[in-house]
Amino acid sequence: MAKRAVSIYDIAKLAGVSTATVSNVLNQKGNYSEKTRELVERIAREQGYVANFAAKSLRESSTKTVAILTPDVSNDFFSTLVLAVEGRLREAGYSSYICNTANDPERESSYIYGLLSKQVDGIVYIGGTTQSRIEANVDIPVVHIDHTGTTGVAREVFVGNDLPRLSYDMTATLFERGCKRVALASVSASLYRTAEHDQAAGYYAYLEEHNIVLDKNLVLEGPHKETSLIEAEHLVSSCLEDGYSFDGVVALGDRVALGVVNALKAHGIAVGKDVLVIGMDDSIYSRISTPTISTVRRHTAQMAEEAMRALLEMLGGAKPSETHIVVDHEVIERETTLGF
Amino acid sequence: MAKRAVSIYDIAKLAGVSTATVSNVLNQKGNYSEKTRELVERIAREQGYVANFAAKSLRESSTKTVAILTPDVSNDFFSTLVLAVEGRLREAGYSSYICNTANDPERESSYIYGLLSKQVDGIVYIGGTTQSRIEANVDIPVVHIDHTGTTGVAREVFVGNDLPRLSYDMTATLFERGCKRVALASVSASLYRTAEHDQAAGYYAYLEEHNIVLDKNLVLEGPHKETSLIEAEHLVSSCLEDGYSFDGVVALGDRVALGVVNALKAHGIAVGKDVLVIGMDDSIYSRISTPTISTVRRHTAQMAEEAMRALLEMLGGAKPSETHIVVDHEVIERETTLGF
DNA sequence: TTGAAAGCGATACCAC
DNA sequence: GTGGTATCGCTTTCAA
Repeated sequence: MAKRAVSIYDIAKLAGVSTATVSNVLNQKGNYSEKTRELVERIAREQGYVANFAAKSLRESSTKTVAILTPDVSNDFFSTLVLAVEGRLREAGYSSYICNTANDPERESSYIYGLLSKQVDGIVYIGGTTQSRIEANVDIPVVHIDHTGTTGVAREVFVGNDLPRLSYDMTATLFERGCKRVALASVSASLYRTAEHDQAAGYYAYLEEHNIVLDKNLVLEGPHKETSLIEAEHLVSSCLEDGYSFDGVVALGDRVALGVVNALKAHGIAVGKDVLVIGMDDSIYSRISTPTISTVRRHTAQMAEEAMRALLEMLGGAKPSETHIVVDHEVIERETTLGF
Repeated sequence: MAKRAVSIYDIAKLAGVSTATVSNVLNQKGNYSEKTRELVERIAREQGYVANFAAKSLRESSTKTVAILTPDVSNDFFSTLVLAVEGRLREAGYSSYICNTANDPERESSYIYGLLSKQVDGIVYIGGTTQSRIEANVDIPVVHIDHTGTTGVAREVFVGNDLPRLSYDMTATLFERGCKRVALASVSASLYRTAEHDQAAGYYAYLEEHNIVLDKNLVLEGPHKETSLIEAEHLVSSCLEDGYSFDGVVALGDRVALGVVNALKAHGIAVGKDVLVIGMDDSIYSRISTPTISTVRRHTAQMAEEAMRALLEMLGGAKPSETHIVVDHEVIERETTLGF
């Protein structure tokens, strides 16, 4: 800032009182007369006084600021969580730094370093995965929402769905609707490498449990070069063109599902009739598609709620009451699983 | 933070040097021997030392932080800009606070107050509109990207498209493709009240210029209760059900356009053949729709680029060389304007 | 090449 | 009710 902002000293001088009194008035700490209050408040307003947060933080060694690290705010699922978390924090009097890591470890650790330096009071990871540990000698609470990887701090809480169970339920939905050969499309999961392994686990578990032989040609994994939507389209197209047949697709993400649906339509396949498709996240993509895509609702509002409860608990100095919080999921059937 | 972090004093003591020297070494300011450098760096690393940003900012009265205010990061168009701006700032050594205002003036001014208090070095508005002025006695540079409203600070720069020209071009595209009766759907513009007036202006201008009588029944404006997509669907449906006919729709936003397309399809109308539709923003919505939606590309990357050039200029203490930067737009024709 | 010390702005303790 | 002042952690000037 070029022009030097007015400080508490300026206000004190103009009001003819001490800085202690100004501070007391402005923070409503009591110990001042009504007359003093009015005077100080008026002058502060007139001068456009804004407390210097750096000084305050330095003095109180607390910034009332939390960092939110997420791979990509432009992803609907993540941004919904980010918004919910940010809103909840604001209610509790905290500001948020929102940081886009793009799942790039280097970028992430540069953020972490900067954030610690900025004395954030807490860290929230949303989505993606992380290897980086917090080495610095600080005791900062960390909450993970739909995020894998530990930071190694003393107090951390994990909030998310039971991912193996979730993909198990997706797979079960298709088989119960009569599918015989179900493919797995796991592109988007990989793009952000969100618990890739966990997300696919339920698919394998279901097959094994029901003695269905795994056909590896039906496991569609991308090179993660394109966005998940485009990549899913390519993968499904080449799978079809290679002559492999399937009558159901478990898509790990709605964007992936949308790509799958588009590719199937392009090949003249009636989605929801010839081939059933189920996505996950219950994002806007599943709702705007034609046909509408069956999906799994992951209760992001509840995730955010639980996560912030835990975080605020820890910010208050407490130890978390639970360290692993599992949030329910719910299969939402729409047009792509109407059945044969 | 519960545990007190290690300070520069701790490092100085352990290294047997003064804080001045530690500071010089860690900031590579010169004036130290190679041996001292190694010693100090080793100890700092061992102790997990992280400089206290609050102290640093207080001392330097600069936070190397910029605030980005946007109505809603979950909007594709805005989030693309946010990401671009944030990336560019990071390259220049700045961190960003991302703030979601939801276009709520109260929320916005509470943010502004907090941000000034946090001594942000600059402010970037992305999208939406604002009445709130920055009253505090500070001289902080402000950049507006696709945002209307001035803050009243001394140094501010506006970056965006020529919106009247843009909607003029949208309207022209439809008429030139043979449309006779073109409707205007302006829901989303209003949801975020983005330069609503400017955005619609070109539509009116085109009609007037070509002596086409305005039919107010074809101006679809929503009550802004629902998301733009849903609302657009409702509006188009009731317009059709009321018996008004049109053969083209200028939709101020791709989400709006998608709602329009969905409603038309639901009424058995062949989009791109019976009725032409054009959206704007060139967002993912226009690309994933069937049929794909013609739209206007607004060159967000260039907006971000120009805006950051201007901001960094001002952060460097200079006066902006230009205060109103207009970025080109480009009509992208897809399936919804194939023609009759 | 190094160090002592002032000062950034706000808070809070303690004396009055 | 009010005010003087030490303090938070860091940078920077000036002297050694």
